Amino acid sequence: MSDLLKDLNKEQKEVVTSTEGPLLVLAGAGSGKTKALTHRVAYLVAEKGVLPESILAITFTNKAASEMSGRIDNLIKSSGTVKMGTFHSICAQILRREAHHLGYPGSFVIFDQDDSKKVIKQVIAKLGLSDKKIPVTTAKNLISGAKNELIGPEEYANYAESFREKSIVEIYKTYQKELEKNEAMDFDDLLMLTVKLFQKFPEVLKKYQNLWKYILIDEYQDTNHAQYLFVRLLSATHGNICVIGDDDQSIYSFRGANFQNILDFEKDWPKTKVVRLEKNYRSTKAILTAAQSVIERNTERSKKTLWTENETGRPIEVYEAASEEDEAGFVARKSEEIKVSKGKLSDIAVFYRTNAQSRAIEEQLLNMRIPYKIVGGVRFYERKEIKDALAWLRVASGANDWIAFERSLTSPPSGIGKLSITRLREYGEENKLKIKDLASDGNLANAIGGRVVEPLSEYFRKIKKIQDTAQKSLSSAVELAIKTSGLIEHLSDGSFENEERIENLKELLSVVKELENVKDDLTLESFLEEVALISDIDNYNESDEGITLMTLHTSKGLEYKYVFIVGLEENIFPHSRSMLDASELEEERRLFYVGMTRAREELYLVYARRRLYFGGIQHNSPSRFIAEIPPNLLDFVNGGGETEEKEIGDIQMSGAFKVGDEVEHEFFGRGKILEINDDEITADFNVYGKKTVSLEYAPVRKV
DNA sequence: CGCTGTAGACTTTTT
DNA sequence: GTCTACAGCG
Repeated sequence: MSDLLKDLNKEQKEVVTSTEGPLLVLAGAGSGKTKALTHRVAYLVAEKGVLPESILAITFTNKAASEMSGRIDNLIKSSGTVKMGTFHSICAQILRREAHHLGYPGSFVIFDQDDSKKVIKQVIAKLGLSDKKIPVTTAKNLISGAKNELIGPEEYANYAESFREKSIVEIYKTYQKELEKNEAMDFDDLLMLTVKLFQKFPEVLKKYQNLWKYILIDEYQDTNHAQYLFVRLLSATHGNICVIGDDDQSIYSFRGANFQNILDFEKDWPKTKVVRLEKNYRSTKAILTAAQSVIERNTERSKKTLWTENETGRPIEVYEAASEEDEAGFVARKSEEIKVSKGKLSDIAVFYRTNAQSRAIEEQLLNMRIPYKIVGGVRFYERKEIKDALAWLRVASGANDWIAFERSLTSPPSGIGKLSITRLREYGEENKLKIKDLASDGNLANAIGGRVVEPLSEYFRKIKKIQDTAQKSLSSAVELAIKTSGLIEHLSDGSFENEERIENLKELLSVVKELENVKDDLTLESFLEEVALISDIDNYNESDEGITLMTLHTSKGLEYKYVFIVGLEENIFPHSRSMLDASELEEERRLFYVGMTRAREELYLVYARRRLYFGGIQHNSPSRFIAEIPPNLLDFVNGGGETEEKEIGDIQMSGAFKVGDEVEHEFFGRGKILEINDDEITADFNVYGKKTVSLEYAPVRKV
């Protein structure tokens, strides 16, 4: 037997050896999925003689990709040329070579959320619409949703009825034109345009079908429609498509992910072989059972039963904190305890629903001098000062990027302000000029006004210098950009925040130097692309000492010996915006399931009786999710000293209500029941009027 | 043009 | 409580 099959269970072996044809792997949490995947790739190369370069593996993060290639390298000699990456990075690479078919230059820039919002804002103004009526974020979300569904502006127009929808159509149209003018693509374009490219140009598609004969997709439950089509097109000829996922861990529907893709896989590929990985190697029986009983409440899922040979382990500790400080104090004290008695701080993780919750925990950990690191939050490459420095580099890269142009001219101030830049852009548009043409345009003084001439030529001199330097050394170019932009002087006012910003700029330089050492073919363009598609988790190093703080979303795919989930209160988790809709609530539950199943040995669930929120005090009941765990697995601990009666398990069944009862709903307030239907009631609320709510999900009680 | 102060919004999660 | 956007002034 091949060495590659040693230490694998029967199902994992099937994953590894079923190399031909469509394969669907339903992999439960902690079921040794990555192991099966890496061994599969190694097996393809070592046993089946498949060339590494004809394998494409798509992962959810860049970090997962580099980890995977590291693990494969340990199994076989060279996996170096297996193509691995996220959907976005793979699509970007394809488009670099092929975008000319679609009328884009291969040197397009990638606009992040912030850049796209700026463009949309300009577009709304240009169309004479008010961003009061159509907020930028709304427009952005609707356009993004359409792109994920591969709906272009023309098609979108077919649905549009209301004024708002019609406005969105116009914004969408103009936005795409603006992106083209800027030679830019947003995140969604990377996917949508690649699929369009494949659909419009069969010969291009064929090229990639012939190149990648074996395709693997991890976290398939979190693919959106565009990604789904991308995969289907690429594997259409050979059908060697292996997807791995777990519908119970689908937590990204807000950005268009559709876990129906995994449930429907067998319909798309009738000859699909299905393998279920249900043996859990990660968690104790207590944790696994608890997680199972929570997720079983969901109706939209495929049935599966995880099991483990691990020991029962300790009960799950539930701590009722008096406040968010007390909550943080509990985390800090327990962490100390764990460190002293049995483990390392790096074995500990704290998960929360929203980034804002990290602050209280951080303060407490700082107080107690417990080292910690945060993954997520304001990402490094989204910081203002970093974006400012990168804007100089983006213009220097030769991109016709007006967003970066404006940014680099205004921060730090150059003497040319917003008004002049708008005029410059309009002037450029009228005369079909690109940014770089402005440098040599003799008519600017007439067209815009004399006072832009001097600062602008100064600006272009600097850009030129950065450009020239980039030919020789990227890091010198970055260093020059930081210096010549005047950012450092501008920030040198001695204030604490600005000192930190200067530190960040220095950090940027060391990141580039490091990258340069690893990749000798790093160009300015490839560096900018890498930066655009990087995520925070990609830079996270688990071996660093200290406990780890992150959102539940970020925790997917990771595991820790000791896990704290904090803020387990109604309105916080489940989040208030997700409580009124049954399927959104199920997603919250999956998120809780993901968090729980990260824990190997000990799980702590924490909620606070009162919490500071928006400067005001909020009282929330304990999260319903706690009540969904069998009580025998829980160990309740009280804290804070203050007594305040609060029961876990506020969920009532319809039998408890009758028509005419006064009820109180968490959001709709007081009302009177008009009608009861199975587990739904219709009530007339004093403020909100007639509403039907599901008792299974709605935070409603009798008064 | 660019800085300052204030009113207003805002917090779900992210490639 | 914190960040941002913008009006109004120098």
